[in-house]
Amino acid sequence: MFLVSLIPIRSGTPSGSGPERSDAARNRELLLCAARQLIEECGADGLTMDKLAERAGVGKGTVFRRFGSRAGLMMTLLSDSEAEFQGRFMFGPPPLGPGAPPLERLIAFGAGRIGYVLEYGDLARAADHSVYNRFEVPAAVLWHRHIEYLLREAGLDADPWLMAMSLSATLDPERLLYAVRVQGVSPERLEESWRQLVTRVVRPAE
Amino acid sequence: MFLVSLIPIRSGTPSGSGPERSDAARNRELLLCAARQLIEECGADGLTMDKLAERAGVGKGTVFRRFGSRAGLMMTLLSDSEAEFQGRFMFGPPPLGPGAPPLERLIAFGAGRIGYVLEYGDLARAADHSVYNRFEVPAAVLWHRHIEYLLREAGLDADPWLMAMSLSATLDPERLLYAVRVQGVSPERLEESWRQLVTRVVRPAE
DNA sequence: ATATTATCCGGACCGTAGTCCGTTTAGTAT
DNA sequence: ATACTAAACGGACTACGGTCCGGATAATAT
Repeated sequence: MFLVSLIPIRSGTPSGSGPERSDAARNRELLLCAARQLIEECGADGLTMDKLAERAGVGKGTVFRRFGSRAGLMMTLLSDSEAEFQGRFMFGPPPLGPGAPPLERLIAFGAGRIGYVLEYGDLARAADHSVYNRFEVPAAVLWHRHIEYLLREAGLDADPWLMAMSLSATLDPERLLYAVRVQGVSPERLEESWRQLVTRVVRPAE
Repeated sequence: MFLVSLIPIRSGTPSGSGPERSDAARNRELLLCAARQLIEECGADGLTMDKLAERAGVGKGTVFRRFGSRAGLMMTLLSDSEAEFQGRFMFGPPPLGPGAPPLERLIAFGAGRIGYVLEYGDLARAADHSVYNRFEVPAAVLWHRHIEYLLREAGLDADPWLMAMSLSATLDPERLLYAVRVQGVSPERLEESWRQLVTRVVRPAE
């Protein structure tokens, strides 16, 4: 029904008109490899498009033709783990996947997302940053729809779209990383607060 | 108790060591005036620091000495309306100000903030953007503390700091503007969803 | 008035994301 | 093998935020 696509993230491969040329494919691999190297050395924030082009031994134009933008590159780097997470919450075992009651799935979704952000946080933040509309990135749309769907299943008697927006906001990488890294909040405390939040949200008003 | 400062926003005036020099004061006025002009003409996003310096007839260095950064300039431009809003929710008449029950104050706070963001949204977004930590801006800290305080007053039996973070997230300018401008959500619908959210949050778990 | 000094000024300079376009090359048809 | 073409390449270029430092200037002391 709302199953859009499991891997909605541009992988750097142009979608239209046949397979890509061999030099293009080779350069894409070179770039992804160089990007992972640089991130290991300098962190995601320290990766610049110039350094990446130089390290990969290609021109700067090639980098942008492959990935469109810095955010596009970051999303490509995240696509594997993102697809894996999407697979787990859509088709995997309960309580994250189908089979468990909606509230439990919501709680598990938050916990899963918190874990994901804490693992790939810098990358996720770099991907969000400076993309014109972070909320229309396919992956973000999918999470939103998933939360909205679970809210409806749980019988929410309020505005599901906006309530899903509020819940998504809570799981924003930038905010979660601030809480953990700057404020020293533990992941367990985050998960518990998320549990409290969604439990209250789905309970009917009076 | 948690009353930090009513006007915690850098006004472009250096805080330390006596009054500013007359040429500095004159240039600050020139710059603020030019900034408002440019925003009227090009919108907040269209304002660049180079154009601003040229329009005001000063060097670029002067712009950055006054305001520190683009975000600092935007905050300075917002400081009057921000101080006015702070005054209303801290000392003004109920239900926004003290005197009303905490839940009603929370509801009014959200409505007030939604109105504020819809009025000064682009400016607020530009101020948030590219400041290293948006969450440590004095105004943001004050809102957070206010929400946290009201949650405690309302007898919240969950993590007040994190719950205040979740509620703040819902009121993020970027998200609210996306909902209204791109998704066509009405301000009334936003307010109603906020009301539903905070009402559920403050109600005790079982 | 003159000298002194702390502050401020200006604009050249840097790093970065993203664009543009003349040149090269991989695939294909003959 | 050769010619052709669409795609890809590369790196100079632009726009922007932000820094730096030698020179100018406002306030103050004498």
